[in-house]
Amino acid sequence: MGTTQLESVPEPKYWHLKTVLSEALDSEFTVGEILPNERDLAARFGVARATLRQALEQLELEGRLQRRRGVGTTVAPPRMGVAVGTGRQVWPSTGDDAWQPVDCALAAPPAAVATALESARDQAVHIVRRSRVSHGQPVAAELLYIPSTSVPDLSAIDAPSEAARARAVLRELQRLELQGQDSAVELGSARADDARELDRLPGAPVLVVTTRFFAEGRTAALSVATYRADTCRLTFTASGGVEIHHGPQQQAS
Amino acid sequence: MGTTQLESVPEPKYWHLKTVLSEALDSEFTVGEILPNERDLAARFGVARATLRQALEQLELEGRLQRRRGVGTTVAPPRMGVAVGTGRQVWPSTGDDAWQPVDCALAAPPAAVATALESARDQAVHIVRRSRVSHGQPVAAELLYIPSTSVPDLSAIDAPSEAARARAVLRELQRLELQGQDSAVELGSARADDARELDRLPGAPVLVVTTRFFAEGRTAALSVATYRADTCRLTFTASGGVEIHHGPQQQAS
DNA sequence: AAGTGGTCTAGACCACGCA
DNA sequence: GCGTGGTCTAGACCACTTG
Repeated sequence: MGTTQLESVPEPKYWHLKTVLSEALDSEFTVGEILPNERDLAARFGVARATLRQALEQLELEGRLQRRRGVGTTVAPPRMGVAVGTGRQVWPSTGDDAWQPVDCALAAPPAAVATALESARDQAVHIVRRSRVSHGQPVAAELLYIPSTSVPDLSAIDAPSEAARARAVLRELQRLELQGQDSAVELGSARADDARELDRLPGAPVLVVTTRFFAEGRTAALSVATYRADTCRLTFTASGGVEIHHGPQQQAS
Repeated sequence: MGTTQLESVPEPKYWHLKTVLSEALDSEFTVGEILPNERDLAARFGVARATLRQALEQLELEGRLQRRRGVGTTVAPPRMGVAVGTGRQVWPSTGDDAWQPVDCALAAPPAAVATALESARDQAVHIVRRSRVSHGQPVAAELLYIPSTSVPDLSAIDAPSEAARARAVLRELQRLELQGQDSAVELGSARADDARELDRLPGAPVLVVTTRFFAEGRTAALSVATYRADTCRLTFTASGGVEIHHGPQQQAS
């Protein structure tokens, strides 16, 4: 008469809670609607607030919820598709105006960047900061590292503003013939400055896209772009410009 | 003489802790080395275990640490680069043997998949499960959805095993002329079955790569691949086969 | 001022890997 | 059986937004 273990693997509470909430979001809530506060929700489900929060964190990670301190928890819209790779390779910010130059500095790059650029560690590079807005909200912050050798004709530029200097550097860069590019995507957490620009808290999950631009037989520029992981789906369109249509969610049961 | 607020924005403890630990990892630890257990670490830094864990979670998210229940916390090797997009588009598993077929079923697809395939909801599709191994450890689990119309000649196949049937379906698929493909990357959390295959706990952060394959003027196949976000950096090589060199090291040993 | 989510604590017990 | 990380609790206080 041992204790018959019908549930050999008891599901964690927060996991079950996440499932229940997820189904409730699909059926009983609409995008933008605010949920009851965490203390009420925890009481309603009979768990500690920390446990409830563990479930909410997961749902926020999956882009289902959006939480803002002092405001509340709201149902997030489906992730927006953001194009980060095109079939025809282009220099940064050639055609589309999705990226907005913020400022521009001339400084020594981090060690990792210097390695990728195959340049000396103490060789100063142009660092252009840009921010990307989509559907009215910030989705990415970028640091563009451009060795001085890639844009030699910058001695006689007028600089009415930081942004203007950034645009001048980009204009010069586009005179080179782009031979190729490649990108890498990895998970990261937002640094303090990126977080501020993305309207998130430091440490928020982000997708880091590192892109190398090749010209004249070497790496002519390096872009490190930080995308909000909760609101963005990065699209790499190889052929047409078609969009992937998503149901309520991607991962199915 | 009011309380002079020199630190107008007090940094959260776990954030500071993460920074300290991160620097310690760089200078005082080697890859594979095991850290002191959480209770000792928490005591050493004078914080509660929950706070210490918050810092460790972030470091694990960034791929700096690896934690395993019953074992301990170890210093993780640099993320491995995993190629997920090539310049020349290829059918799944054409050249490389990185993907291993696991099994194959014929069933109705989830609603989201049916939408992407532009097929009827109740139209059964082949569902091929594959797993990808790199450097000796599992990095991705995939579900490949293939409408029956894409592989018509499957009535007379012999099926000595599940994996063999999967290979037969893939072989048939490759007879079609691939016209294009596009991919999307987004953050997700591992479902229970994926987690098992990836040797992670359910809910672990993953990078979900959704790829559509076009042939004969329609979507001929849809792949949903789930990559370990902690160990993988997804590379999209547009031109040459060059690898991005990152920080101190490129790949694990 | 009130209400929200974010941080933090000091415990407890559980599931797992290993010797 | 022991030590590990994983889960969970019931509180407390803080930072932020809004009326």
